Formats: sequence, C-alpha cells, structure tokens
Amino acid sequence: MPHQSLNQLIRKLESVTTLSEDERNSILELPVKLRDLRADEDIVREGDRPSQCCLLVEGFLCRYKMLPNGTRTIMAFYVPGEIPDAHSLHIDVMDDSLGSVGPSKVALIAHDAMKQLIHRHPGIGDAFWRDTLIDAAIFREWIVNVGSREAYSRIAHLICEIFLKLKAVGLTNGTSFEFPITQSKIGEATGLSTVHVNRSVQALRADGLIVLERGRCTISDLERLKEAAMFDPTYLHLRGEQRVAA
Amino acid sequence: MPHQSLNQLIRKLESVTTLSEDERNSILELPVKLRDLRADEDIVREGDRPSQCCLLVEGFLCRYKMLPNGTRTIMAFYVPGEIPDAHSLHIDVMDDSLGSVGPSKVALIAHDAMKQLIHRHPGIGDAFWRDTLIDAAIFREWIVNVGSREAYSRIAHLICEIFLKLKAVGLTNGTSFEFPITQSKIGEATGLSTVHVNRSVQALRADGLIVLERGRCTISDLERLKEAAMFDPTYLHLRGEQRVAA
DNA sequence: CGATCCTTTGAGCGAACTCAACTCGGGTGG
DNA sequence: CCACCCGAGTTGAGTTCGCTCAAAGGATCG
Repeated sequence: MPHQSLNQLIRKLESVTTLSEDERNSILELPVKLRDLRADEDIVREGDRPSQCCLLVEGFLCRYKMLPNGTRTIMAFYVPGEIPDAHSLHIDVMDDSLGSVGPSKVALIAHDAMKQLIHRHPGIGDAFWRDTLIDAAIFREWIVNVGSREAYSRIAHLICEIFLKLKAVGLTNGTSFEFPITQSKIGEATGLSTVHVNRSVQALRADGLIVLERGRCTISDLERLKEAAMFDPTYLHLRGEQRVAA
Repeated sequence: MPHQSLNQLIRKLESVTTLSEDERNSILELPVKLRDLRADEDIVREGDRPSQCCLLVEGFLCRYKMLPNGTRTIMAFYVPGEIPDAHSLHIDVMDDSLGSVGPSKVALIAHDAMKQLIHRHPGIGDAFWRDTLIDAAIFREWIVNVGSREAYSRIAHLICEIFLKLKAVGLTNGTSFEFPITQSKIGEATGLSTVHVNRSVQALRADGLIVLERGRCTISDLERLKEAAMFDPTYLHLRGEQRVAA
C-alpha cells in the first residue's frame, strides 16, 4: 500500500509541473521508510555521502552550515512534500547539513529507487530538476535578502516565502500556518542576532502585519507585508493559480 | 571549424567531470554565434524567456537583481568556460539578469542545439547538471558569506573563490589573475558599501594578503587569506588535482 | 585634455550587536 | 503535585561595525 506521504510529494511536484496519471501512480509505488525526528535532529551532515533521499512528510527541515567560529547559518527551510537532498543523486559529498526544525517526520527513499523511477519516467526526472532549479532560485533570493534588505524587511520576506510555499501544497488555513521556527533560528537564517530579530518581530506585530506566536504564524495584512518585504514571487516559479494568489 | 571558445567549455566541464573523446568532439561541433560585450552590458534580463544559452569566452559575467529601492545585488560572478544560463533550458522565465563585468566575449548557443547535444550524449547532460548543482552550492556559500562573515572575511572569501574557479580552468598565473571587478561591484556582491569595501581591501593589503590593482589581483599569502576567509573549498566540488591545490 | 569612472579619505551617524538580566510556559522528576 | 529547570521570548544599556554624505585624488579614454 502506497504511503500517504507520497501524496504530499505529488502535490508538491504538481505545484511546479504537470504530471500524468501514469506518472502519479509510479510515484505512489515508491518504497519508503518512515522516520520520526525530534527537534534539531540531523538527517545528513556535511561530508556525508548519502545513499538515499529524504522526503519531508510533516514538520519543517532546514539546511545549514557551521563556520569554524561556531556560528550557524541556515540557508533554507523546507516544508512537507519537498526532497531537500535530491541533488545527492548527482553530487556525492554533502557540502552542508540537513536537520529538523521542530519534531518532524520524513520518508527515506533509496537512491536506486529514485533513479529507476526517473529512468522509467523522464517527465518525473524533469519535474525534480525543475524543482532543484527553483531551489537554486530561492538561494539567490536569500542572497538578496541577507545582502540587501534591512532587518525588518528580511524577516517579512522570510515569512512571505514560507507562507507561499505552504500555500502551494495546501498547508495553510487562510493566512494562518504552522511556524515552528524560533526567533533564534530566524536570526540564523537572516544573518541577525536573536535580540534584533525579537525587536524587529515586535515592530512587525506593532505595525499590524503579522501575529507570531509559539509554533504558528498568521499574516494580518499580506499586501503590506509583501510591500515591507519588497517581495516579488517570480523566483518561486509557481504555476498559474498559485501565482495569482501571490 | 569549431570555435576555440568551445575548448574553454570542455576544460570547464572537465574540471568537474570526465568526458570521453566522443563527447569532446560533439561539443566542438556545436554551432556558436560570437558576441562582443562592452562593460556592464546585459545579456538577458529578469522576465526574459531566452531561446539560447550563453557561454562565456573572455572576461567576467555577473548575475544580479535589482530591488525596487534601486539597490543592486550581485549573486554570482562567472569566469570563462561557464554557461551561466544553462538553467534556462528548463525554466522559462528569468528571475534575474545576466550582464558583463568588464568588456567580454560570449558564444551564444541555441537551446535546440544544446538539447540535441544532451540528447545524443546523456553524459554531457549529466556534466551540465553537475555544474548547475555546483552553482547552487556556490549560492549557498554566498548566503553564508553575506549572512555570517564580517566585511574583511567576506571580501577575502570572494577572492579565494574566484581564484580557485579561474585556476580550475587554467586562467591563473601563479597566484595572480585577471580581476575586472571594481570595488563598488565587490560591494554589491558582498552587501557592503563601496567605502567600506575600500577600507577592508586596504586592510587586506596592509596585512600582506593580497595585491589588488586595476583589473588584476595577486594573492600574496594564500594560506592566511583562506584562514581570514574561513574558506573551505568543499562546496566547489573540484576534482582530485584541483582539490589538492585548494 | 576634459570627461568620467574608480579609488581614497574624513567625519558623523545609525542599524544591529553584545552582554546581561528577567519573564513566561511547559515539561520532568522528586 | 509541586518545585524546579530549561528553552524561548523580552527588555535595557552600552558598543561597534558599517553606513551616508561629501569631497578630493588618480587612471583611462575618446
């Protein structure tokens, strides 16, 4: 029996491409191994040579690097349906680490199974590639974010992005959504100190843009939040319906 | 007669993968159209839907975005042999722009020709993918750079990276190399003001790490420069020989 | 031989940082 | 069941890194 987690993957891929009935079925036949993660648990680490991919089913993951001076930089957050280490199919050594943000569930898929699937369905391979390229576009936007926006906008931008990513896979409730990212992690992702993140979040709240509480975020005024973030959704390369909503 | 520019492409691909005799020959048969660029000329812009790829032959290119407030962020520099917009084969709309840094030469290759080449030689397709994935790894490292390093280290890191990229394709002369990037562009790439770049560069010079003059850079003490940059070359995914040198 | 772009220098300012302490809520073990 | 503890959030005060504004030297090139 196909695991339900694979539906998440299908929904994700369909947020960026079109899949045929046949392709959907083949995805559902992938053999997966479920794994529960506590908060802040690593899945793969810098230097590893993984032989399987990791499909996120529940919770959030993050990609990060440590500098020799001890600072951690988060370079990406992932939401259910994504396969953050799909690139390990082509590049052997990990140059960064992948860990859970809060408690999460992942489905592990052997590289061999992935390769067979892609070989039998080049269209699915294209979908993965498209997704990987979008990931790269997101990295680029993050360079802009940490490099050129002020604290207030950086955080606003991060929230806009996560909202749209979640919305694309149907995990939002109006403008409210799960948000297990602590302020200290927001800091590691935006290049700001925890203290300054806190003050900026308070400013965003005071301006009536967001409600941010333990584990959950609600956007009070999406238009003004996007404006504050100088947010342009082009880089997410969403398909028609999703794009309009952005 | 194959254009000499294609040898550059081969050298580049061979810095990250292995090519067969046959594959090399097919690359040399690609039809290219040469184009000369003045400094700061755009090749493709945000919103474009290119129908050709751009192989850099001479000079430097950069990838950048403009924010509504007028600031420009540079997200990557490219050196001869690279095809910065190879991803346009799979993603239709550009979400950023590509322009020359100094006067440069590029070879334009139609998407159709690229697709045929890749179709006939899946190994070359893999090489392009591998290269694209390395590009993504470089974006991630740039997030770390602008997000977590201080000005002095950021600039040192940028210089280490460009040095190794040039070295991988044989465009260095000892530790000296072409460097057409102005201080104001270093600023746009590191998220620093021109003035502060200048002062940091002076500090790097004073510490005896680099000699940076109009159009050329020489590294005086690579070890100490790497240390100052907290530079770890893993993310460049160079092959054996290159890696050792790093 | 101006015109222009790049680099350099000075001075004052401000965004974000560090350090330190205190609050709050949830979980755990005695 | 309560006491404690720990992680997350919050607040204050002083500091610093990097910014802005402004102007003055070099290159380089029609």
